[in-house]
Amino acid sequence: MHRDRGNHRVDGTNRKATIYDIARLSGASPSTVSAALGGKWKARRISETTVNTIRLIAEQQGYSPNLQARGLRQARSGLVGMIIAFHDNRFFSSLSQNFEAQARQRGLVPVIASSLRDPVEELRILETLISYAVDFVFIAGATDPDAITAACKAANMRHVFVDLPGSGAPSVTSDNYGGAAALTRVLLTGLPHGARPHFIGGCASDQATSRRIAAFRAETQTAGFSLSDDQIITCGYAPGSARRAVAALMDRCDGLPEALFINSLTVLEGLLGHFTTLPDAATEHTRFGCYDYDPFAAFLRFPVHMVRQNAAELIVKAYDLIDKPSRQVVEVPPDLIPPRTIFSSPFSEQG
Amino acid sequence: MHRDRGNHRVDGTNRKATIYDIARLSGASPSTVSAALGGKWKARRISETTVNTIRLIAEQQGYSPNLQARGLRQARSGLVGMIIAFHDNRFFSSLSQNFEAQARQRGLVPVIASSLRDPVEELRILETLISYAVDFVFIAGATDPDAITAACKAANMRHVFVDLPGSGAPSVTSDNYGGAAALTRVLLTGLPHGARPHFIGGCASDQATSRRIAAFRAETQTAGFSLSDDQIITCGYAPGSARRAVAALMDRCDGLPEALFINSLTVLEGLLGHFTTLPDAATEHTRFGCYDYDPFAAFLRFPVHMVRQNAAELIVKAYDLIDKPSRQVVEVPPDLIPPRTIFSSPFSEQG
DNA sequence: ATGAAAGCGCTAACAA
DNA sequence: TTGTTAGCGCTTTCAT
Repeated sequence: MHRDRGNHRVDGTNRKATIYDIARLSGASPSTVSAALGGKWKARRISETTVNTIRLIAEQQGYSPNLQARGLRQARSGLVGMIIAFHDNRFFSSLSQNFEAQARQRGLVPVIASSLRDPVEELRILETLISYAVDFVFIAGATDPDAITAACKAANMRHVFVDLPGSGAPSVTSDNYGGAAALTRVLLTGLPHGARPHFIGGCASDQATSRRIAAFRAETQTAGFSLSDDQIITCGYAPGSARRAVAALMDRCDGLPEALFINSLTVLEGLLGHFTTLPDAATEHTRFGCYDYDPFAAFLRFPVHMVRQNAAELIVKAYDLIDKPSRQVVEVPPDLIPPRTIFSSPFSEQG
Repeated sequence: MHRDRGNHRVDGTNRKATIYDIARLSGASPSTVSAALGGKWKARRISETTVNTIRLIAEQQGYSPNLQARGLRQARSGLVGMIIAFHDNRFFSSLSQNFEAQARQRGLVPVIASSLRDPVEELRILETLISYAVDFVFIAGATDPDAITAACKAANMRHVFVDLPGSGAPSVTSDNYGGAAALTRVLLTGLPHGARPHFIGGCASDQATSRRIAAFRAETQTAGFSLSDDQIITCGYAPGSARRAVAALMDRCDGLPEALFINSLTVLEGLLGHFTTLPDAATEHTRFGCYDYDPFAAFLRFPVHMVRQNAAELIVKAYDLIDKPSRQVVEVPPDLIPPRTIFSSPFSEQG
């Protein structure tokens, strides 16, 4: 039969208390205990005294519910998943921070995993999250959105894409075109005629990068600058490869171009790695713009214009899309942040 | 009786397949399926053909195990928890990244939550993790180590403290004294006689801060500088309060001190927020040191010496302590990083 | 106002 | 080499 495993945990030592322990100790039945502790005792018309007794005993025994058991029974876990590319990155970690805050607010427990932009890992993580019966998943910086949607569909899993959109599910992205256009414009102002602005970083195949490149192209040509393909360097996002790419560029052009559109913080980090090997003057005649914001990057020894994606808003919209799904892509406008501007985050009173 | 819920999922539509579905489809028993799919079929001497059939069918049905059920049965979840202060912080996110990598390597699933340095939230998170039956927990930047240890003991939960140690459980910290001493020394070299080096940030009550202050004091006095209490400003870690603190300091002293020991990146971020309101020259005659490293902070418009905590090593040691527990505190020496140095992270070929 | 009992999907002990 | 069965801790009818 079901109960009685010898350990009655009257003392606080051995194994974790269960509702059966509380039931025995309180003289009530397991189902009563469950209802009392689960907050639905009014629906079951359990007397307030009973509830109080049960609560007291539970407290004394240090009872806490086994959420795996509850999840199994209810076919949902109370977990919510988010896949990001990296933890160690201001943009993504800012998404995490907001994702977690919102989840907490809804009484859900966030599980955040990083894919390192590896499509295989990305899918493996997704499978794991599905196996834990998370209630839904956000995927930020998806490398293979279609595969993700396929897997989610098969498991009947709600999901929304953040940052990099997918065609098979609702997505929320920053307004990459608008943001990049604004950044490009500010980079080009006052540039001498004949200057050759460059774009560096990202993958031409991803939606965000291609939108940004489109904006960069359009603005550059509108402003009357020439633009050939070698001014667009999609070297990926890794600091290491960005570093090599900029070294090659400087070699080829005998220095930095007059304006440089940097497609992410990781790319900027790579550039800095190369700049450490150069004299300070090397960066003097270049205007820098970076798509993504970091407070320290705002105060570098050369000025950098930045685009700050609104992480909080991205996440809010993503939750909205989970609540009432639709196939649409929601765009959130980012902010242009001038050099030497420290944007104080919503969490800046904590630290 | 147990099985048969009408949905036989021969088509891919309805609900997720279980081992019972696979069993029925393959003509084997649930336990055989479990063993076959769970990789322990050699121990059960299941024929390779059976295994292959089962695998094939599982594949076709898009089967994936319900990890909550497995966890419930095995009284362990395969989840491992980590509590950090913030996601949105280079030091902590670097810990996360390494924590996750190691977990993955061991076939475990990391659940990383941020406490925002709120002791209440910290405990609530811990309870949640315990409720999910995580295999163990790391706590980084604990605000109330004793309460944590108490809760873990009650639930019989293995845990280790990272960064900020606790007395009731194994801990791994950076060598705060050594790191701070080295940083202080480099800050003091060449400083004019009569200079008044300051220390800013952190809480006097936390172990890390107090060790660092001790080192700062010792080195400062050894080097022959005077040191009064108002040179130590423990204003917490929040950017906002650091900003206010440095504004007050500059007001009081009519400018920045000749040397400034900054106790964390968040504090540095706060200072930058104030510096944006000042002329560039304001920082010219001050030597800056920061305990914690950020690649962008390495390239600010004024030079900053940094101490880079070895996140990878901290995590490795923490796992070691989980594997073979002991009551000791393991110290990991940090590195002193000169200004204009971009340390390439283990993840720098990804991005 | 409460109890009994079934069962979520899985694994492990015991049979065969 | 494989099948049967009990039960992990919880929620949820259904029956008092």
